[in-house]
Amino acid sequence: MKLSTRTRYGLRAIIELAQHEEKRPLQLKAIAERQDISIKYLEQLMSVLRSGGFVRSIRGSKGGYVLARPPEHIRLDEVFRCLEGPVTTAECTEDRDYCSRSADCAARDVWLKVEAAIKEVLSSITLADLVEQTNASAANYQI
Amino acid sequence: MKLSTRTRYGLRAIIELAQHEEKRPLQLKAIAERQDISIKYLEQLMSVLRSGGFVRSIRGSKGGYVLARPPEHIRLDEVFRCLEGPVTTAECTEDRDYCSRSADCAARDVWLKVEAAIKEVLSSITLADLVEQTNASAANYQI
DNA sequence: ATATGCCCTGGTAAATCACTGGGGAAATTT
DNA sequence: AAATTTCCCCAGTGATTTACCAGGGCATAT
Repeated sequence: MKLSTRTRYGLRAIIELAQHEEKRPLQLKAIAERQDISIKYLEQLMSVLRSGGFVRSIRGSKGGYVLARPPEHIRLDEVFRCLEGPVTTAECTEDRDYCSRSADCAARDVWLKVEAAIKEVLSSITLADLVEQTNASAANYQI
Repeated sequence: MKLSTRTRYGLRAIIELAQHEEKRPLQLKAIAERQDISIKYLEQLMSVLRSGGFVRSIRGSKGGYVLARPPEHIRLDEVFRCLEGPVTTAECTEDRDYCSRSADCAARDVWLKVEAAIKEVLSSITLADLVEQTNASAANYQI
């Protein structure tokens, strides 16, 4: 049940952007190098994040990407949905009419609980939380 | 991020078996009909569950399948692992050395939390719970 | 004007998925 | 003992998805 690289790389890329506090745009090349992702592939992922309204792109020389919103206002469930699609484990959980047994299907109840748990985790975390967390652990190493 | 039909059908099949209280074995054909799964495909899934030690098969006329253990002792995380494999969202969560950045990767922390949440849900449910639950909701309809 | 860096479309090899088919072996029934 | 039932095992396959790569276009800074 692995997630797609699209989601995994995409999250790493947007985190990288969030960690890059300065106002200067961060370029594909820089993200690609730091995260070991091919520029060409990363280009696609950033395009998805841009359509999703999470990042803004600046073209031309000295261009690059910046977050479209402050990191405190970007929740991971939104980013996840943008990259991977809705949190769904089975067809029937979103579409009740997909299966005639859905009304009293014990399996469906299980999947609904699993999905709720995933959403709970993702919606409780913002990009700002992640930045803070890495700063904190970096500070620990200083001691 | 949908689960495989293998997991979804497999869970439905073993639940069907758990609900079939009587000691008589339940046949592939019966499960397939009730759950709308092709016999041939279901055969494979049951074979997986058998290797996993969750069900026992009885060959020959009047044969079929029965749970190998009492339903109270079959937790869903075990069944899930048997059908879908370990709860893993990324390579790096299980294998710390998969990526050199894993030590301070914020994304990895996120995936670890997601996995923990999924495991939490699945390990807290047994087949007996699901049977009890369906019986309870069936009883409600009687009122 | 030129270099830089994002934008967009399209293609593709490999892997995975969700089955289907065929023949065999063990029980049971007759 | 023969026939029937039901599970067992192996092999193949069409469709879909994934994870990219290539190439040319467009906007911006200098």
